[in-house]
Amino acid sequence: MSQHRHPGAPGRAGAVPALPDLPEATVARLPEYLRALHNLADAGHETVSSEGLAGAAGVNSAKLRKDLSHLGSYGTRGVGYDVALLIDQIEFVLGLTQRRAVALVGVGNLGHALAGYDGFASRGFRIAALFDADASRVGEMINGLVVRHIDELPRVAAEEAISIGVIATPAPAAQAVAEQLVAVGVTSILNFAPCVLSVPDGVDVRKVDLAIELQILSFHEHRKASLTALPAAGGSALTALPGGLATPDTQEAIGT
Amino acid sequence: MSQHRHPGAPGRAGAVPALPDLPEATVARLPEYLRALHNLADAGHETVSSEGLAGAAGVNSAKLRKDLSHLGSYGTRGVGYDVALLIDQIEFVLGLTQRRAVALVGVGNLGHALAGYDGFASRGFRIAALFDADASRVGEMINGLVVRHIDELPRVAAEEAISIGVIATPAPAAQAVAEQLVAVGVTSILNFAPCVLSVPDGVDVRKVDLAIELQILSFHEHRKASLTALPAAGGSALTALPGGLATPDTQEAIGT
DNA sequence: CGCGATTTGTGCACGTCTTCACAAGCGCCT
DNA sequence: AGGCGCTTGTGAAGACGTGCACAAATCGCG
Repeated sequence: MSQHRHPGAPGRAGAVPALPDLPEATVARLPEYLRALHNLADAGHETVSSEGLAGAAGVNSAKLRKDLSHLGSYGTRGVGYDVALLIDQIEFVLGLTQRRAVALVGVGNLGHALAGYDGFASRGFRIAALFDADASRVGEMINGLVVRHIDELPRVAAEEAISIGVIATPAPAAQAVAEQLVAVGVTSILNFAPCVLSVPDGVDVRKVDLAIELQILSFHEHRKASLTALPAAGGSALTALPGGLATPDTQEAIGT
Repeated sequence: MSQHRHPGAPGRAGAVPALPDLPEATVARLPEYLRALHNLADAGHETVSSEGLAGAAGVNSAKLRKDLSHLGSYGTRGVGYDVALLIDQIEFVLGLTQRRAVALVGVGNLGHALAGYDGFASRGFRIAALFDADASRVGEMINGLVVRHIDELPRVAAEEAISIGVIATPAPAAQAVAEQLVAVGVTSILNFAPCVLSVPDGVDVRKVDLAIELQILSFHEHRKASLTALPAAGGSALTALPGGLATPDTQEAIGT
């Protein structure tokens, strides 16, 4: 099914062409493909096979082909995918054709680092404003931006079209900040505070918790240790664990 | 199935009792339960129902019960779970009964923030050493730790039992660092560099890419915008999107 | 001592994601 | 023009994860 997507194929038409609703798992992998494609483009490649791109993105080729097929992408059989075209398609689907404005709330340890992280700028985002509730931090300049008090959020949001809010406050403050963001119309939030946010329907929240990532790794360490401690069968070489047990595919199991 | 786990129920015996191999999705949620449980304990609760804990952790209660049943946990029907006992069990399964030593490589913008993040210490980890390849950064003190040159990794690893390596270098350096970590026996790596690491079997890698998180949110923004732009049916209130479309369960869909 | 209210643990059905395997399509070489 | 090798796109099967709904178990109260 689904032969013809994106009516006039190459130059995407001005109006929004009703996004095919992609499986969430696919959406989570598209950014990785995009990054790999940029690398390939920089290295001078004009086309790439599903095998090649899959290798660069750390997935298997069947998965990659199915993912790309979902967005109606046109590869050429016998040849592969056109790198530049595919970059355009993925950037379009991800909504990266416009440079989205990000508001960052909480300029502590982590917030500072995020404000200075140039990976955002290079991958389609612009940090439009910094906020904090701590009066002693207000006025500070970070990376060319001045830290504003959180109460100024409504005024600033009226000027800049804030697309995404990033919360990097301590946990106790996060829920209130989320509500303030929602109140000014933000419908996508990236939460670094270790707590659950409750938001109205229609608002997307993604959470990144650094300690949780370590704890998941800790589990696997613990399991590996217990396996070698009670050796079920022969082998002692710790690189040659039973097989199915060792790292099924942790690498991309994260995004999902 | 699975009545009796952990032979002598409460005080876990000295030896390792052969971890039940949990579904990966469950493992990813346990840390969240743990955090919620600590909050409950601090608030003075001695027991909690699956409904209550599920609410605090942002999942539904059936999922929570199934997750806990996997680790053979004993709740009491009609009452709920003993908070303190459950904390012990989860911490044991996650391997948090020992305070794991973490080596952090790359003391740039992000690395600095990570080194100063006290969430690690409070949740079972100890940053044991900081490394960087840049000679101008070596010797700097961060949070009571001195930054060492990456070449000292083998010597330091011999002293401290490094359990987990964290890579916060620029992408081009990450693969080499990963290999150095593996060479000194590290089998769990948390990678913040935007690139795919290739490591031997038996080594677990988890990746956190901040730009990818934003790009996933961007997709949802883009989709929401395209939906309201071509209004299929009646409603205009942007909080009342069709329902199935709005945020199925992004909140916990992350860990997986 | 028995009963009802409550809450866990789980069998089952459903949906989603992954993987295999192969037909269809494309370019190139003869 | 024809055939051959390569690569995509996809049907189908299997693995995995989720959520419902209910039986089994426990507590407290009369």
